[in-house]
Amino acid sequence: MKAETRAVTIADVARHVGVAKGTVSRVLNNYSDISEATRQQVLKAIEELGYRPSSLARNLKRGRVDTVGMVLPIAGANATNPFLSEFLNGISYAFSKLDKDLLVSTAATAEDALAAYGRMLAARKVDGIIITRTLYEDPRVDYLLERGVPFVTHGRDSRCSEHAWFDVDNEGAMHQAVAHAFELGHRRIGFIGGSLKWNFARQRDEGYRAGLEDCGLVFDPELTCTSELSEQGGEEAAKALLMQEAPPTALLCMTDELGIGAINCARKLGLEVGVDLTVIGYDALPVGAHLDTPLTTFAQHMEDAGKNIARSLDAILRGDDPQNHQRLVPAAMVRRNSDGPPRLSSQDLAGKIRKAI
Amino acid sequence: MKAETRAVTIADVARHVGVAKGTVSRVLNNYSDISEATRQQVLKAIEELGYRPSSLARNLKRGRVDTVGMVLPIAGANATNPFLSEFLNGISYAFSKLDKDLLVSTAATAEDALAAYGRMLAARKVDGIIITRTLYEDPRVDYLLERGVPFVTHGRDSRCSEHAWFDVDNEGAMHQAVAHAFELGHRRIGFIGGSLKWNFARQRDEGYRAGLEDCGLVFDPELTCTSELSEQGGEEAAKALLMQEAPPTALLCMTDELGIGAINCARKLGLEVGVDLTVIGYDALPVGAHLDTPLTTFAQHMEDAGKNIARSLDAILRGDDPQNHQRLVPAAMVRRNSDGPPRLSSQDLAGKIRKAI
DNA sequence: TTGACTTCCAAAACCGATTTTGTAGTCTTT
DNA sequence: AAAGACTACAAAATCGGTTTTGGAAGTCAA
Repeated sequence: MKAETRAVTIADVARHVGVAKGTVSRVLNNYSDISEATRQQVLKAIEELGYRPSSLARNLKRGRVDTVGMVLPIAGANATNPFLSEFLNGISYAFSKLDKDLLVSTAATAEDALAAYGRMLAARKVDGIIITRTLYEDPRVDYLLERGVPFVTHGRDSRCSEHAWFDVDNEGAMHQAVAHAFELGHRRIGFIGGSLKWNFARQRDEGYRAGLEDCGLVFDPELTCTSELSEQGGEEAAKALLMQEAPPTALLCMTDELGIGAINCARKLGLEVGVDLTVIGYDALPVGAHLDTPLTTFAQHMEDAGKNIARSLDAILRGDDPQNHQRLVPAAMVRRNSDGPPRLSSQDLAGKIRKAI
Repeated sequence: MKAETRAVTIADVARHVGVAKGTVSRVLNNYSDISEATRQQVLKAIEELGYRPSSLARNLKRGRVDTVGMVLPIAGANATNPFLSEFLNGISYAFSKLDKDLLVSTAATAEDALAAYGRMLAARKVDGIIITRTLYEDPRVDYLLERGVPFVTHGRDSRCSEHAWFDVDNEGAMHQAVAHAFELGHRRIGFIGGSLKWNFARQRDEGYRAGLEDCGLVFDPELTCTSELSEQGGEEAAKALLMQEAPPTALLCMTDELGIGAINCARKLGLEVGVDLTVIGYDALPVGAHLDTPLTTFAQHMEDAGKNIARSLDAILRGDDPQNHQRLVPAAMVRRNSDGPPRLSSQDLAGKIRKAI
């Protein structure tokens, strides 16, 4: 319980060596107009005294803080984000090499998020911002764009041509999902989507349509359904789709939550998932591996995302053009057991379902 | 794309009103020796100019930064922490009212964590630290205690009498679990534990023993098993315990992961979980609710934990004695379907298992 | 009326770094 | 040998606040 040892400052080092503060500073910052002899002396003194520059004083003068802010949206329902720690780890890893730090806060609403940005920025606690879970028309993007604050988004939005972003190829993934189902032999491939306010929803939706077209199938509204992004929603949507005359034999779901709901529904209808009905999700939630039929899905490498975003933001803060930092990476299909060749035709499937209820 | 408007400083405000910088500062900090007239004028100018003090300059002078650091351990295996966002939300919520911020970083090893603390503290980027997932003998605690850095731990450790902590009553919870199983009619109550390097492991272990004693049962080493904290480990441990002559009819597991493993094992042995065998976990992982037999478990309110810890640390930074901030809260039992009265006696259970294999 | 207090604020010092400015020496150069 | 150019550093200004110091004007008691 000591701690009453005032931290050593640059003045202490200067006095110890017998030079001016400025000289010590110049050594610290690798200026060229310092003789090797002086440099060594200063370095030695720094070592001996255990001096570490105060980022506070340094930042005040430099006008930046080497800190980046991130405000996590606390979505009401899905408050728990299983990938958050991976994402943070990626950012933290990259920042540790760049001598930057991450300030995090949370916000329940978009307004709260903007207020949080305002506070961080006004108090000059951060130099830039990382935005996660980007919406299609995201007020946060407008806010930061307007103020000229450097930022990178995780996920594209409607104005993404104007700023830096990192995103996973949702469209490509869903396209691939359709192709996969088609190759397995499915011809009636359904889709359970969600509100298009999220950009990933749009992209996955488009991927579905593009995939159909690519396989020579026609888009059939009867095979698609929009739902709340919840298990409950997925279950209801699946039920609506399956109880039709000519139900889909494969169900692509925009999220794992929907997929889990769909599996629950299938089970209640007496269907064997992966055999009678193919279900494919998206997100690779850990839960999905523990279902009685483990859910085939798509995963993105969140740690990588974090690293990339952190590095991009750093580059932008150093003056790079944000438009050089727009990067799309593919999602990886995680094949588990909920997909397979259709055992039954659509008609037979309908029959089996009719019998079950 | 403007942003070339230099931020307004206290000097601008002072000039605008025609007073000294110090006067503006005194208004800002509610000093009493300012006339009401001047105060109003200054306030008006601040409003008009949209002045917000730079925390940088303020902190430099004040010697503190109103920021707290947290280094998240990235445990190799269980890298994903489903409760992290809740915990962060609690901290963030409390801090937003206290005008404090949270700096987060991650570390793969204890040494990395100490290095991260060193960096944060040397650069004076934080005033205090929050430690999560405390070990029984935690080097981080020693490190901070030695340097006199204010901190609060989430979880107790061997020296917890000397510092501030917040913890859930692991012992009480496991005690309750035993009592619960006893009331259901179980007399052979097993326990799958883990390495005692974590303090929660010790506490839950002790709770188990205390619970037995309380119910008038004797501790029987044959009914307990120590294992890796993984599903795999849980499965193996459960198998070892169940394949005995007189197996337990209830299995208390130190974590949900172990519990899930135990359920997997039970299923493979042809047992109906919740009827033939009671399994109780701990942690309330979301996964647990999705098992074919949803897992009865214990939950703690992580958001509350975050709030409490944040507030305690704030109080300590204001000079409060850390010893006034040691708080134990009960865990809540989340009853799902994996527990119930024993259908079979231990002998009959053994018989059923023998037949299954 | 005067000394002692208050009240309210200006001015300056200060926090700990970086950056600018200025200047002894030394080295070229013509 | 005087002028110009470098080298290597000291000294001072600066960043934007807070805090200390000190003093003018007003109030009050003796």
